[in-house]
Amino acid sequence: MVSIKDIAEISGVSVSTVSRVINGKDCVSPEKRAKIMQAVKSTGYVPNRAARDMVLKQTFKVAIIIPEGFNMFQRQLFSDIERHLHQFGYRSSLYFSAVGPVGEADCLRRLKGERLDGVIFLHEIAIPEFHEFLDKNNIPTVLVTFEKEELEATSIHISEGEAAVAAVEHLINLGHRDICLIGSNKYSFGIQRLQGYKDALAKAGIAYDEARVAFVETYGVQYGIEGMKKLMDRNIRFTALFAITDELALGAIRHLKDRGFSVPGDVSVVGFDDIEISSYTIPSLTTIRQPVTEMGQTSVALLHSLIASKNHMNVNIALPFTFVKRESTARPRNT
Amino acid sequence: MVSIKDIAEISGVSVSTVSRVINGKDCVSPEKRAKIMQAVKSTGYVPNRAARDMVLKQTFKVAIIIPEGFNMFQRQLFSDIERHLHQFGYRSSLYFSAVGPVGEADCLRRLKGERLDGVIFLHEIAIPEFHEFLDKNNIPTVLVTFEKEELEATSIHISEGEAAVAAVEHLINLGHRDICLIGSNKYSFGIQRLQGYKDALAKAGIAYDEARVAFVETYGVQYGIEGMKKLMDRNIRFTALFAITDELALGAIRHLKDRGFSVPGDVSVVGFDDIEISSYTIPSLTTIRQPVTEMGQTSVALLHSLIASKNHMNVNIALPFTFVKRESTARPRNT
DNA sequence: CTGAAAGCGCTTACAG
DNA sequence: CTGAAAGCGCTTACAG
Repeated sequence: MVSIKDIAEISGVSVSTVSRVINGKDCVSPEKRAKIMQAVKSTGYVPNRAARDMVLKQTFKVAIIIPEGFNMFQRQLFSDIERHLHQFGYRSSLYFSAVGPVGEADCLRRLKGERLDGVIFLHEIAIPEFHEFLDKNNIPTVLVTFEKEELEATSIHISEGEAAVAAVEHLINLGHRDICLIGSNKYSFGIQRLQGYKDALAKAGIAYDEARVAFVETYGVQYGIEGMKKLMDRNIRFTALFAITDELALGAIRHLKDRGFSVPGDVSVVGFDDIEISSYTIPSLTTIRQPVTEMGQTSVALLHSLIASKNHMNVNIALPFTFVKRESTARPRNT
Repeated sequence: MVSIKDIAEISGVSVSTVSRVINGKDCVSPEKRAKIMQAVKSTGYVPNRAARDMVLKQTFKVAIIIPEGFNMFQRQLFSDIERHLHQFGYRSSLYFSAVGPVGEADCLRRLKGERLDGVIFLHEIAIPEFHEFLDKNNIPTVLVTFEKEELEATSIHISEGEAAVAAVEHLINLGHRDICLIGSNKYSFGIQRLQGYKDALAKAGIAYDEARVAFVETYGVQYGIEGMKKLMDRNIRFTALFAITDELALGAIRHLKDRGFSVPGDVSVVGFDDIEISSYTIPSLTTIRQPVTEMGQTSVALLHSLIASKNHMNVNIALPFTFVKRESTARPRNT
C-alpha cells in the first residue's frame, strides 16, 4: 500500500507538505501542490483512515446497534440511516446484538474497541453498562423507534400507544367487538402497543380478555402463524385481530387462510409498521405507517448536530404516524 | 479513553508487558499478570483496534459490497454473511455502491481508505479499476450470487441458467405455452435467467416472442407491477409468467389481481430466489430456492481460507438450487 | 520474565 | 511556504 511517505519521496517534499495538500490546507506553493497531486494520481494513493483517525479527534464513524434477527421494518430503517449517514460524511459500523445480557455484553465489548463519533440504537439494550460506557466517554447517542425515559438520550419514534389505539379503534368503528391481539410484552414498543390495545378496548367499554391475547417470542412472519395457532386452539370466537407488527399480521393471515378462513371476510386484520410488502400482499394490509424515511433522516441529522455542537442537548421527538386503510379490514359479517 | 499507557502506569509495568498479557502471550510473571488484569477490569480498558491494525498485518476487517437499493434476497444474504463473518472473528464494513461508473468509482475511493483483509461482493461492479485495485494489493475477493469469468476470482452461486430452465419447464409441463417473462438484461443473473427462459422454450419447440418479454429497470416489487402493466398493455394472451425475482413476481400477482385476474386460475406465476415472504403470501409462490444460508456460510469460509493461506487458489462453486412448488402455479384453464 | 526503542501512517504545532 | 519533530495507541524484535 502506498503511504504518505511514498508520495513525499516521489514528489520530493516532506510528508507535512503532502498532508497539507491532501487535506486542502491553505499555504502550499502551486508547483509543489501540482507535483503532489500528480504523484497522488499516478499511484492511486488514498490516506489510511485508521492512521488519521488515531491522531484526529473525530473518526467520522458511527455505530448502529441492531438486533440479531432484525426484521423487515428494521432493515428498511437501517438502509435509510445508512444512506443518510453517508451524505453527512459518516461511515457506519454495524453491531449486531444477540438478545439477553450475554449477547449485549459481547456487543459492548466489541464496540469498545473502536473509537466512535456516535451511536444509533435501532434496538433496546437492557444492560446498564452499555449506556454508562457511552455516557462516561461522552459519545452522542440516538435511539430510533423507541425511547428510554430513565436515560435522557435523544430519541425519535412515534407515539406507539396512540398508534395502537388508532389501529384498534378502526376495528371497533367497523363494528368489531371480539378483537384478538398477537404481540408480546418484550421491549417498550411491544408493551406500548399492548397498552394501546387495552386502552382502546376500555374506551369502547369492551372487557379485556386474556384469552384473546397471544404472546409470541419475536416478530417474524413465522410467529404470526404461531400466534394464530394459539388463538385458534383456544376455541374462542373473534372477528378481528390486531397484530403488533406487519410481519406478524402476514403470518396470521396466512394461517387463517390455511384453516379455511378469509380475510377480511371472516376476520379483519390490522398490522403495524407498514413495511414495503404490506401494500402488495393479497389482501393488502391495513396498518399503521411509521415514517421510516423521516425517522432515518431525522435521527442522522440529530446525531450529527449532537456530534457537532459539543453540548449535548437531548431531545425526544415523536413523529406523526399514519393510519393506512387497505383491504384486510372490513365490517364483521353479521352487522 | 483509557489507553495501554494508563494500564501500564496503574499496574506499575511497561506497556510491552501490558501488551503481552492483553494478547495472551506466554511469559509474564503471575503477579504482574494479575495486577494488569485487575487494572484492565477496573478501568474497562479495551485495546484500540485502529492502533493495533496499523501495526499488525491483519485488520480482521472485510468489506461487503452491496447495491444501493438492495433487495430482500440480498438483505437476507447479507444478514447471513454478517453473522458468519462474526463467527470467524471478522468485522465487516458495508460499502453501498450506486449503479453506474460514478457510483462505483466513489465506492472504490471510500474503500481504498481502509485496510481490508478481504472483500465480498453481493453485487457486480463494472468498472475494471475496482478489481484491478484489489488484485494489485493482493486482497482476497469472493463473489456471491454471480461469477465473472474474466476475473478468475472465487465465486459462489447457483447455475442461474439451469434454474431458470427448471422454472420455465415447470410451466411447460403443466401445459402452458404462452409464457411471459418479466426481467431485465442487466447484470449476469438477469441475462442468464433470460437465457434460461429462452432455452426452455426452445427445447419445448415454443417460439421466442419479444412481445412476451417485459424488461424492467430493477428488481423490486414495484417493478413487478410495472412489468405486468407493460405486458397487459400489449394486449397479448398468456397463461403463465416467469418473473426473474420473487419480488417482481409478487408485484405482478398484485397487479393481475387488481385487473381482475386470479393466480393461478387465470395466470400461473413462478418467481426466483425464494425470499422469506414467498412461502407466506397468498397465493404462496412457486419459485426457485437459492440456498441463502449455505451461500453465506460458504462464502465466508472460502474468504477465510483465502486470507489464511496466502496462496490464492480461486474456486468457482455452483451450489444446488431447489425448485419449490407452491400455490401460484397450476394447469392452464382449458387443458 | 521485562523494559526501552523503533515503527505502523498520519497530523499539527513549532520554528524557520 | 515548508520541514523536523512529537505524538496518537498499539506491537514486536532486541537486549538484558
